Amino acid sequence: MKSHIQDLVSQALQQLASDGTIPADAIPTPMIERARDRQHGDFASNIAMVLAKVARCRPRDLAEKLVAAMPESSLVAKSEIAGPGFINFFLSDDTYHALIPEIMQQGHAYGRSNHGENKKVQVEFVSANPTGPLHVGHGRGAAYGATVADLLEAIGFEVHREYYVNDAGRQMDILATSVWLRYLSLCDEAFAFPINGYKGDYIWEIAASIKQEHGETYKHSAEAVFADITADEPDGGDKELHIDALIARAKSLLEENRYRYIFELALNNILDDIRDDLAGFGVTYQRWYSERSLTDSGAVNRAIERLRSSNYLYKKEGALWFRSTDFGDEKDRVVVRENGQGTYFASDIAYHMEKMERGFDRVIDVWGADHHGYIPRVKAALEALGDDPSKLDVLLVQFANLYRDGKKVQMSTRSGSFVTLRELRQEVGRDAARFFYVMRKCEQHLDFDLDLAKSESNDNPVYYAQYAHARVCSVLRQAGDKSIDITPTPGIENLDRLTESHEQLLLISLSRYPEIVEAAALNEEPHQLCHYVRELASEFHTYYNASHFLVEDAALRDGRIKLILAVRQVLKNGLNLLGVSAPESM
RNA sequence: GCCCCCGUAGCUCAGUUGGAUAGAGCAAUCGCCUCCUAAGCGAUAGGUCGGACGUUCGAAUCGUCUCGGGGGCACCA
Repeated sequence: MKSHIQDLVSQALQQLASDGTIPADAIPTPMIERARDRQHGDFASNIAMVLAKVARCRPRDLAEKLVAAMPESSLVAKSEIAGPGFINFFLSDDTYHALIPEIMQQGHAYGRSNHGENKKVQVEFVSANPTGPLHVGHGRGAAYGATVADLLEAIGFEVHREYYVNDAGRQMDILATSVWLRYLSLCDEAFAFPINGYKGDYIWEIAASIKQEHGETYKHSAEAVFADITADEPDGGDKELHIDALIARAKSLLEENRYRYIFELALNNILDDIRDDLAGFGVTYQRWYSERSLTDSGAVNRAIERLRSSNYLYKKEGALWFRSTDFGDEKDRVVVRENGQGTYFASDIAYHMEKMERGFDRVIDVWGADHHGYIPRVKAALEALGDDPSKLDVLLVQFANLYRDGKKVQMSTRSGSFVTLRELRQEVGRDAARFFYVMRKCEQHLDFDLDLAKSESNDNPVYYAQYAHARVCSVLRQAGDKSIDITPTPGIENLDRLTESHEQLLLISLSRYPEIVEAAALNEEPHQLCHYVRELASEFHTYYNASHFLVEDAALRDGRIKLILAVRQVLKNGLNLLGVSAPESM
């Protein structure tokens, strides 16, 4: 609809350009927007005010000429000039009536489009370190990234969802060592667990599985493990040096193969858990991309070589630095440490280089807001590599605060309050969690009200919207019970009976759905869809209370049934795009 | 100190990319079930869009400054 109006205005502009009323060299694409006020019709354009200056005439006069030059259209009943020079378009009733059979025919495809022209977009999200179960903070990135990906897919992009697995580096060694130490405890060795080790229950579980399967194969005495190890923090030492020494000891005592075994077991265990957790959240990926594979495949070396050959690297204090300040970063960054190991940043350069090599038209990274300082250096690296940094979009997601009984739930690994995504899902359910997480703009701090998410009342937007869907289903069931024939007639038959204001408003809302999906996708703003779904549900509930659907008058009943079938379809499409189910009864 | 995000009704937030008289939901007050699910609906009240200056036909929206809140500034990931 919108694009049709846009065409009409464009044609009128061409017409005025050819007779010299406006300069032909600067014809913009006219901006068409939904009228806010019903009295202003359905769509409005400000084009006359925009062009008044170059056309050297008053906005309203220009608007007059545009309306006169506008081609006839069966969709438009009339167009008016109003206010300082707006052109308001009033659509014909037929236009809205035709919408109903269109929605029914397209079904789940209504609202989808090919706007993206199958361009390839990669969305990388969550990518939490596989050192433990997903945190409630990761949940927002998961819900947000998944919804943005689904939205982009809905408007015709070819979407590739990816999870970057940080399976290399010190944190993973700490994990493997933590598991091994817990295993030793299970073998009745007594010692103080390092303050910097991973202390969660899941570490015990993994350790126990090793014990169960392999007995004491991996056992070494506590004396051997802790001999000459630098003291931990509680003993007046340094916790970092302490854990590093323990890692080194684990590697030497276990030797390569056995250390590897525990390392891999811990990694795969946790990764399986994360995968399972996300799947239960309706979040799936095309690929889990291993950081280690970047080293193994030589991508990291290749990236460093490319930077070196373009003279963006230099040695200082034993380390290899990337001159990111050449591209606006605050300071230069180390890519290879003094000890010869590549930094996390080096892997990330390789990863993003590789993303570009894979030919994505656009790359979206969803990060926690605390990583924002990281953006300039990654963009700098892409630029230094000769790639186009504007292809990379980094979306920062602010943290979510949980509230229970009106009080903020303190979240630290220590506190007893729940912290995992799995626990959140168990408490409030998948639907509420998915919806609440994307209800706000991503850069907005999110107050997640657990009590509200669980409440079965109209205060809860998820239930409210789902209930509207269930209500339509319920009405149809009632009709069946009463043996009322509700098989809808084809086409636009009887839709002219929908003359009430609530019905008009619903038709308008239904017609807006594709525009909402497109805007939500292009702006990476799922919350727009949340608001829309809530509004549509609200309009339906109002209608429900104001009018009976299963009326005696068969033609009127048919019109209304067709309308609420369409409402049901759009509610379902919208909810599903948000990863929320559309139940048939509640 | 430098950088990023946020200040809109008592609370939580929208605001169609600069448009017409700033909107929802809670909470408050008053109503609506012999009738398709009251898990619902209607009505009333509530505002100097943090502040100042600027940009133009027009600013909650853009720019500069300022005040308040949050976050970030590793040879960690």
